[in-house]
Amino acid sequence: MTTSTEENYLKAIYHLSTGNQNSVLTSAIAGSLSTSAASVTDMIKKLSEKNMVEYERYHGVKITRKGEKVALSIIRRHRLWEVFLMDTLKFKWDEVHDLAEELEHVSSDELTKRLDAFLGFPKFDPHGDPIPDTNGKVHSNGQVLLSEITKKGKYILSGVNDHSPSFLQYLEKKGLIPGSIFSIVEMDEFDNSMQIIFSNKKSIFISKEVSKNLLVRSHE
Amino acid sequence: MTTSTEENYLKAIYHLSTGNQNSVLTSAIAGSLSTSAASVTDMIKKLSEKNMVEYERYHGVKITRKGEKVALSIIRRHRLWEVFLMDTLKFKWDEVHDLAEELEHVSSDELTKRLDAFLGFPKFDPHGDPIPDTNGKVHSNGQVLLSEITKKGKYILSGVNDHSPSFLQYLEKKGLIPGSIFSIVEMDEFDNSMQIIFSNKKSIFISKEVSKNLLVRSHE
DNA sequence: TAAATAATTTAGACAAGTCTAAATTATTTT
DNA sequence: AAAATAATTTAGACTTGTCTAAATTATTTA
Repeated sequence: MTTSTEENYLKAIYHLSTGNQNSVLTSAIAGSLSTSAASVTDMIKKLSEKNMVEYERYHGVKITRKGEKVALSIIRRHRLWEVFLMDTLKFKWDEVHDLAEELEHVSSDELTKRLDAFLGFPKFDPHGDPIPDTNGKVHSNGQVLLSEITKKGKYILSGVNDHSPSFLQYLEKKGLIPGSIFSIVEMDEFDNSMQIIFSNKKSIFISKEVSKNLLVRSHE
Repeated sequence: MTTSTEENYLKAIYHLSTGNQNSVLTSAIAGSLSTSAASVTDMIKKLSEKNMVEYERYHGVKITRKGEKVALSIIRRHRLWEVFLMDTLKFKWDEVHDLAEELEHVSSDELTKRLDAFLGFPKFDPHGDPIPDTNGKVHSNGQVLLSEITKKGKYILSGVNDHSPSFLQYLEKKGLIPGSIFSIVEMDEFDNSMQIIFSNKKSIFISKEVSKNLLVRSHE
């Protein structure tokens, strides 16, 4: 059906698609997958043959509904495995991403279904990201990138966009984990950094680098 | 380190090695993996380069201690996943083999270790086959092929060598599951079939085809 | 033990996925 | 709007694992 490699390309394209309506550029995919632009062009042609993406030479790709369904089913598996690894096998939140990256390609819908039931039909993974349902619906529940926020106020950390161990360890050190509640104290126009304060009065600075990888919801 | 394909070859060679001291022939590996003899020759050369097998042209291979360790670690993972799929996710015993065949190649010793702990350090998989320990030791506990038995008496079914759904479904229909206790009533020299009887007086015939895939231990 | 048969290996090719270097097309700058 | 720069694609090659057909080596049979 689809190979692991194709699945990884579709996941990358899907992730690069969310948020902006534009086509996803070859170079963006290459960057995201740490591969060469030439390889991306080759794979894009293949995915286009299979109607997983719409490809216009020199102008990148748009994912089709068919491709999106595949991507979402892989993301669903990925996030369910992450819950399993943390809740059941007691891994730490910065250890689960790479393992889930392998487990997600085990190709059995029945396995996914039973895993989901065993875990009690979780709606979010350990990083706060929503788990797409069987039909490929994502309940994003008003998540926004912290970097896009213009209004001071109270927010809850609901997810992250960078799952690398180093980023997650950095967040944990700063006291930022999914569910953390904080208020924005100040936003600096110059470098887009911001200062936030937790309910325990502890206050920290957050750079644009960091805030563009944090998903938040308004709180109260 | 080792690719999935290499791992599958090593597993096959290991399984074909147990029981007989001889070299494993190219054609036997090809048969076991449903591939061509030419492909086997190619892979054998590669495994020989890596000191996983000792290869003598035209005379098959012997697995080395190094190759055996890899095979046993894969078999360990395979059987632990089978326990997980049956005990935790409630799959039936004829459904777990193919899934475990995929899961076994997820390459993390830490994952295997935690899965083992979560399952309560099981010593046997759902088919009755022993789970090799971390050091690659197998506690075979006196298992013998039913087809090799020459003495009438009472036996307990402790494992199977064929994990195909069709074979397992056949066994279940006949009342043969791991732990089943039976006595050999008669052994026919002509076609190597045998008649066995369960404690509930039910009696069945077993052909050589079947008995050579059943592992038993003497009971009392 | 020589001929026939069976098993194994070699040769050459193919598919998937990758790469670098060169050619082509887009975009930006002046 | 032409020149310079940046992005993308093409061309050609490499790796892993596979195949078929032909050549070679072992084994069996007469």
